[in-house]
Amino acid sequence: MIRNSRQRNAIRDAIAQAGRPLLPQEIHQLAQQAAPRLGIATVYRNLQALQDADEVNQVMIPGDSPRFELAEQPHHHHFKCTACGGVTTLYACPGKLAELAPEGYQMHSHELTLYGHCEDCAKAH
Amino acid sequence: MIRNSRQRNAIRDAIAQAGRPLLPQEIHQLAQQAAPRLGIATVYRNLQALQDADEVNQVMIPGDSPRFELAEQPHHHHFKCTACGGVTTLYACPGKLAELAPEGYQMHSHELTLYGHCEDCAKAH
DNA sequence: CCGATAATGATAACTCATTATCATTAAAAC
DNA sequence: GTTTTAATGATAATGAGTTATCATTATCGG
Repeated sequence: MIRNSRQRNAIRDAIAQAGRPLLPQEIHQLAQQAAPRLGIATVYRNLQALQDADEVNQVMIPGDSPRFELAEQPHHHHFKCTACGGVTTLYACPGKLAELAPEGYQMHSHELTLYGHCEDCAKAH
Repeated sequence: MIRNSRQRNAIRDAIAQAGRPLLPQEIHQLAQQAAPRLGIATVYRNLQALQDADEVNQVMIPGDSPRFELAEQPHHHHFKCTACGGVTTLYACPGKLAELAPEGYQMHSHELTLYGHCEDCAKAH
């Protein structure tokens, strides 16, 4: 039987309020405001549970370990700042990507990541 | 002083002939045909050296460890088969991606990965 | 051919993210 | 409040990829 816990709620809220995909350690830090003694193992356990419940999705950025964002979002991509490392959600897509696949190949999905400087890091040039 | 070695040539040739990015262990296997006692440490050492010499580039596919391909190639992207795990080079790009970045952001580069079934795996459906 | 030393091969060591362990804590049904 | 047991926190263990170590081998200028 599944029970509620302050920790799981704190983890879910941290992901929901971020509006961008978070690393487990980012979730750990953010959720500690609502659940002070939160351990990193509990973060991983609940990320697994929230994925199984289709509440959160894994996001892979090339070269990075998995991040997590709310499920049930429209199709989108991500921008990774090469200065601060932060990831931003982009509600945009170039479209028509299946045409890029070679003859005989079947494209089912795609991942696009833009790299550069986020607004804050661009100002600080 | 830098010397030539059968092993380094075998590693460089394996990457050049593949025409697609290879994992270190794939390079290890392929290059063993020309350098039978090749050790995996030598593969890593030479990949580092070849990168420093701008002869090969690292390619990151989301969720995977680094692959290596020849440098000095035209702009391109990759297709990853979700059945066999193989990666194919795609000499195509949707273009106009800087427009997708939010106001104030500066895009410098991008990564696109298509997922689906390669020709062989599509046939075997 | 010789000598200096770059490069190699085998394997131990390391890194870092993630998972397992287990005693303790705390939901929630009664 | 009591009881059951799911969930937690602290930390050890794991695993995959990569790097370091060091004795041995092989390149190449002389």
